[in-house]
Amino acid sequence: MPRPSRWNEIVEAAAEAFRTNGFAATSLEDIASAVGIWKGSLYHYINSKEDLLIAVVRGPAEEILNQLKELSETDLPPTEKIRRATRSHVKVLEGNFVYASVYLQEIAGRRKLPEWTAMDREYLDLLESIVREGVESGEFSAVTNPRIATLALIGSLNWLTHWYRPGGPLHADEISDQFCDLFLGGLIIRTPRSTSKPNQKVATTASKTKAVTPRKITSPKTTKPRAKRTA
Amino acid sequence: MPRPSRWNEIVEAAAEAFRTNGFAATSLEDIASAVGIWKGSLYHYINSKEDLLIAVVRGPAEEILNQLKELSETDLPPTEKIRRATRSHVKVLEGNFVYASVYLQEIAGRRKLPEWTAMDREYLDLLESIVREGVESGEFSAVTNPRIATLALIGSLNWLTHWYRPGGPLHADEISDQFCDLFLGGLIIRTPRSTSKPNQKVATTASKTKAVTPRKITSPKTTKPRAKRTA
DNA sequence: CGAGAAATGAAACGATCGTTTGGTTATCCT
DNA sequence: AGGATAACCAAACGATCGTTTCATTTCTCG
Repeated sequence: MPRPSRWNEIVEAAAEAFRTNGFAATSLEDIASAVGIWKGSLYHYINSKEDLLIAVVRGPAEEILNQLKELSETDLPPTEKIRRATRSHVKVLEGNFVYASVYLQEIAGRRKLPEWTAMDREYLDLLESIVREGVESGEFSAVTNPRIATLALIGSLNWLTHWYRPGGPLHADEISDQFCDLFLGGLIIRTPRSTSKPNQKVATTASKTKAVTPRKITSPKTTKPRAKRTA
Repeated sequence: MPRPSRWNEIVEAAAEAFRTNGFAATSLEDIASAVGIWKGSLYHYINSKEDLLIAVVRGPAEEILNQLKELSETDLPPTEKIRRATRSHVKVLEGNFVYASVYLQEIAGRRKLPEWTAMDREYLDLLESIVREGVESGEFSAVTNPRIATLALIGSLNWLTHWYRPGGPLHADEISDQFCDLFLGGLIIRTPRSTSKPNQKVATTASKTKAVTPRKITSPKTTKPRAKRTA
C-alpha cells in the first residue's frame, strides 16, 4: 500500500529475517533495527506482523503461478511445456530467492489461509495436466502416475531453497536444464538407436549450459515481465 | 533420557504441535495441556524447550542416514542402490511422518547447529557417490550432473512431507517405485528395442504396487531394525 | 515560506512466553 | 510398611513480544 522506498527496505529486511530465523521467531524489533527505525514506527506501514509476511511472499507466489497459467494456454508439445515450466520456476526462484524461500518455508503446506492453499493446488493441477497430456499423447511413459511425477518435479524444484545459494557457481539455466534432462530422460543411459516414433523429438538435449531446445516456437510473449511486489 | 511412557506422550504431542504450528509458535503450554499436565511439570523431563525438538527429530534423522550408510557398503549395482535408498527413505518418512516433517521444516537448512548440518551433508555425499558410481560404470547417462541429480532426488523425497498424508490412498512402496521409475527411466517413453548393453538390466519395472526388482541380492540384513528414539 | 500530511521517535500497555521455585502427591523398592 | 525418589501441582518471575498512543520531526507542494 505505501509508496516510498523505505517500504522496500522494510520488506527486504523482513524477508531476510524471516528466512534466517523463521516468521514466528523474528521480532518486529529485528526488522525495525535492521532498517534503523523503532519497531512502533513500522505500524505506519502495516496493520499487523502478518502483513509483512504477505508482502514478502505474494510477489513470487503469484508470478510462478501466472507464468504457468500462460504456458498452459499454449499448444506446445508436453515435453516443451515441461521444459519451459521448469525453466520459469527456477528463474523465479533465483530472481526472488529470499522471498520464495520464505513462502516455501512459512506458507506452503503449513498454513490454514485458504488463499495460498488454493494457489498451491492450482499450480499442482496445471502441471499435472501437462504430464497427463503427455501420457495421453503417447509422448510420456504410461506407467508413470502423473500426480506422483508432478509432485516429484515440484519437490525437486522447491527444494532448491534448501541448497541453492545466489551468487554460487550454479545458475538457473544450468539447473533447470539438468532437471529437465533428468525428469524427461532419466538416469539410465539410453540407446540412441530409437526411430520408431517419428513425431516426437527424443530430446536428451542440453548437455552443457546453453539449451538446444528452441526457446520460442509459437507464442512470442511467453515470459512477460510482471510486477514483482505490491509496492 | 527419562524412561516412562509419559515421555512418549510428551514427545508425540510436541511433534504434532511442532508440525502444525512450527517450533517457535508452539508454546510449552500447548504441549502440556495436550498431555494433561502443567507446563512447569515438563521441566522434570527436559532442561529447555529445544530438548523437545531434539527428541522429536533425532530418531528418523539418524535412521535415514544409517540405512544409507549400510546400503553404501554393499556392492549392489548403482541402479539397485538407488532403488533401495529411495525405498528406505520413503519408508522411514512414512513410518515416522510427523517426526520427519518436523526435522525437515525446522532443522534442515535453517539451523546453525553443526551436528545436523553435518548429517545432511553426509547423506547428500553418500547418495551422490552412488549416482557418480553409476555414471562411471556406464550405467547412468554422463550428461547428468551427479550433484544436481542427487539434490533433485532428495528434494522429491523430502517434499513428501508437504503432500503425503498417513492413511491416505498412496503407500510407501507405490510412491518409491514411482519415484524410481521416474528418476531412472524418465518421463519420455522408451523404445524397448535396446539390447546393446547386455550387462545392465534396463529396469523400467514396477508398474504396479509390488516391485519387480529383486529384494535381496547379496546382503541379507539390508534393513536391520533400529531404535526409534532415545527413550 | 508555511500549512498539512507523512514519517519517525519515545514510551508504555497487556499478554504471553520459557523457566524457576517450593510444596504436594504418587510410585517404587527392599 | 516406610522411606526415598520420581512425578506433578500451583504459582510466580523476568523477559520479550505485538501493538497502541501521542508527541515530534521531516517532507511535500502550492
